[in-house]
Amino acid sequence: MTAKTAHRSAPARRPTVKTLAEMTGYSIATVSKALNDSPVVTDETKARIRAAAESVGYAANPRAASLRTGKSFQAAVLMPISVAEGHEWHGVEYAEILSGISRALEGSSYQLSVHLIRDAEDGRNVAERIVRRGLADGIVFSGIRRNDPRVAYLSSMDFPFVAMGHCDTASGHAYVDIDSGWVAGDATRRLISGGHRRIALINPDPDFAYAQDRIAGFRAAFAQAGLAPCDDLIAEGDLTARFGRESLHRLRAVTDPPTGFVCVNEATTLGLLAGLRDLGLSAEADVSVISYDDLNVSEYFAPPLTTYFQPVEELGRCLGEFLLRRMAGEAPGDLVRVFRPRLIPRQPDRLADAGQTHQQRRKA
Amino acid sequence: MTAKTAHRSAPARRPTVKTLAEMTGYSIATVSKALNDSPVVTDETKARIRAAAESVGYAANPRAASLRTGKSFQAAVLMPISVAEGHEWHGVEYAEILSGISRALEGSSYQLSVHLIRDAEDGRNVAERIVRRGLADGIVFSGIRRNDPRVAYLSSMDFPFVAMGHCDTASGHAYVDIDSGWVAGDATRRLISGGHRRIALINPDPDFAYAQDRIAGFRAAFAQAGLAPCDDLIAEGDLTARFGRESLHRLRAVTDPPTGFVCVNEATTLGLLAGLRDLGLSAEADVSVISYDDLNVSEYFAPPLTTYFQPVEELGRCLGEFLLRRMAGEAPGDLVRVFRPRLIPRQPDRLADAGQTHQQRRKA
DNA sequence: GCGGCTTATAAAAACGTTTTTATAGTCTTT
DNA sequence: AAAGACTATAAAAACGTTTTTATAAGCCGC
Repeated sequence: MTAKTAHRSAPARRPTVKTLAEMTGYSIATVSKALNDSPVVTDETKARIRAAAESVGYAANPRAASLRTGKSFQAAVLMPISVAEGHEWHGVEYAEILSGISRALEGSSYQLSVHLIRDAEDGRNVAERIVRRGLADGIVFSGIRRNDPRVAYLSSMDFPFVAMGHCDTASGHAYVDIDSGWVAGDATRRLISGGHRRIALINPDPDFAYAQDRIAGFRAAFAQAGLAPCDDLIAEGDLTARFGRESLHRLRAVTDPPTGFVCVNEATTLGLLAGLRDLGLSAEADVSVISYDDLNVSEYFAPPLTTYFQPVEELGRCLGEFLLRRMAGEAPGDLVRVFRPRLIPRQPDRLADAGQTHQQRRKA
Repeated sequence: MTAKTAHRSAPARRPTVKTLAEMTGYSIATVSKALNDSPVVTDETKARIRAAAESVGYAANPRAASLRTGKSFQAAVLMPISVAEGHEWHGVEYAEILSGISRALEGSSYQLSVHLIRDAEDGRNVAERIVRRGLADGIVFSGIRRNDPRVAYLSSMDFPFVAMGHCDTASGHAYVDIDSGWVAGDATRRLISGGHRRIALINPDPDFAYAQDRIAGFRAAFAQAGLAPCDDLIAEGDLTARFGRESLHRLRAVTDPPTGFVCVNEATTLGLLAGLRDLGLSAEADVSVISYDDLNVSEYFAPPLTTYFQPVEELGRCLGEFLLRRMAGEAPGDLVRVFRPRLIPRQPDRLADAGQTHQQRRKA
């Protein structure tokens, strides 16, 4: 007996259900049920077993549970690798999204794991692998395309997911979104009411679902004012500063160039401002720029710009919450939330006067 | 028999070693060994079993393997949650780091999982939980403190980890770093040789190990030029634009204010430029600013700034590679790499002339 | 031609859970 | 007072691997 037990300190192995069974005198079956709050075990027994678990710092081995139940206890996030290409700033703070999701998952038994994807199509393959191999119990992804293959696949498999952005081709999936149509529309309205008539929309790739929302909002603002929309002034590209600068150069070169600009994010805005400086133009005196901001950075631009601000970490948290609820079995149709960003008015702060000037200049 | 088998399509369960054993006629033990390239099994047998595995798209269940071996097949990244606080831009593109690590892990059997931490101390607790519960086989983290509790703990446990940044209190751990001392020193030298004598160092919290490196480089540049360092012009704080702006205001209010600035990252730089505009100063005519850049964004500042550029995704990839090698048993002392960022000269492009002006102004 | 050695594979145990099935004991019901 | 229902717990099986131990066959030396 004494020869069998180690004579030094024990290897301090992690406690298991067996440990708790021996401690309390119950069987491992009862221990497991008690810890999982099964109704078949007495409250008193539960209390005793839980006390033992507490005292010894027991934590269930998720992999063993996973093996038995088939659940993975992993929540997967598909992170676009494009964020890292060309080392060009894109102004998408993915870390904030991850942070938000992670916070929502805190306290649950789910671990956050990150899978890189190159684009939506690659994302579909990764999603398929996740589903096939049981790598996760639910998936979150962003950059929703108009006809998103990930949404289509996961919907068809009835696999829990939450998208950051709506996708109209699938019926009733869970998503969290920003009211991009309203943002673009409201910004355009502000510029129109400030006297601008030639307004450019700096937009993402038109294949993104929210790109269409922005165009719709942009057009609606003109229609509301009884004007024809400036469809020729819609620039489409990636979300980098380089694209913002190039767009400005191209747009200002057309006949009857725009005097107002509605930007899609702060990286493009920064590039656009640099482009204005290239041409010796000022975003105060010569043109008006309205941005969309999720990094709170437009305040530091020259000049500080009017922006629609949406802390993206809040979106992330909502994504995480929805994913938990979706994995718990809630219907996807109930898990929809659209955030409306907050307007932070800065430049153009005397938009009406500035607009007046533009209009007069155009007439002259 | 027919009554026993389902009459519709089978549930299409994932293939297991058992499936392969039945297919090939070997035992599951042999199958397992063949797949793991054990030397005890014939090459011919291996080939047969692998062909079967290939044909049926077999992929081992990592959780079952994990249960048996104790390995988790997870690589953990400790991501500072501070990136998301106050919604203030900090200019740390953590997604790029994650992307780099993830790329390095591609093809290995390791999954990337993300754990949020509040600070280094909290990181220690999370690391301890990871080690205790076997949540991962290796850990990557950044923001190394002078006396980092995570480094101390993991070193003492001999648990594989790679730090982004050196830590001198522990002996011989694996790390990837940026030569911050050289960056700060070289930037300071440039400003000194441009005629600047009062130079400010915009630095992170002094408790970060690299903050000390920067101060050392800063001082060395003065010593090298036979000058006394401007220790009174070292500003210390977080890496936000707000801190950059506030620092500028504070530093310009002292008697004999700085004419040169060495910034720690692009968020502080952006704030500093905003602060200069607040005071009606120009980073072209009145003062000189040199930045450190990992987002390639200084090009779009007003004016575009000279910067030391280091794509952080490369660091991430190196972190991932080192972690794999560390988990494979390599000695930590061999896994050290220090990147030296590339100088991108922009403003001040006629530094010598500008410096002259500053010096003359100071004399007058 | 047979004990011992090597070789190729098989059998079985183990990892830590959860879940199904079994087993006593107690309580109803008539 | 005995059959049946219910209750609380125990025993056992299962998840899919890996690893240890066992087994049978072939070969060697003499």
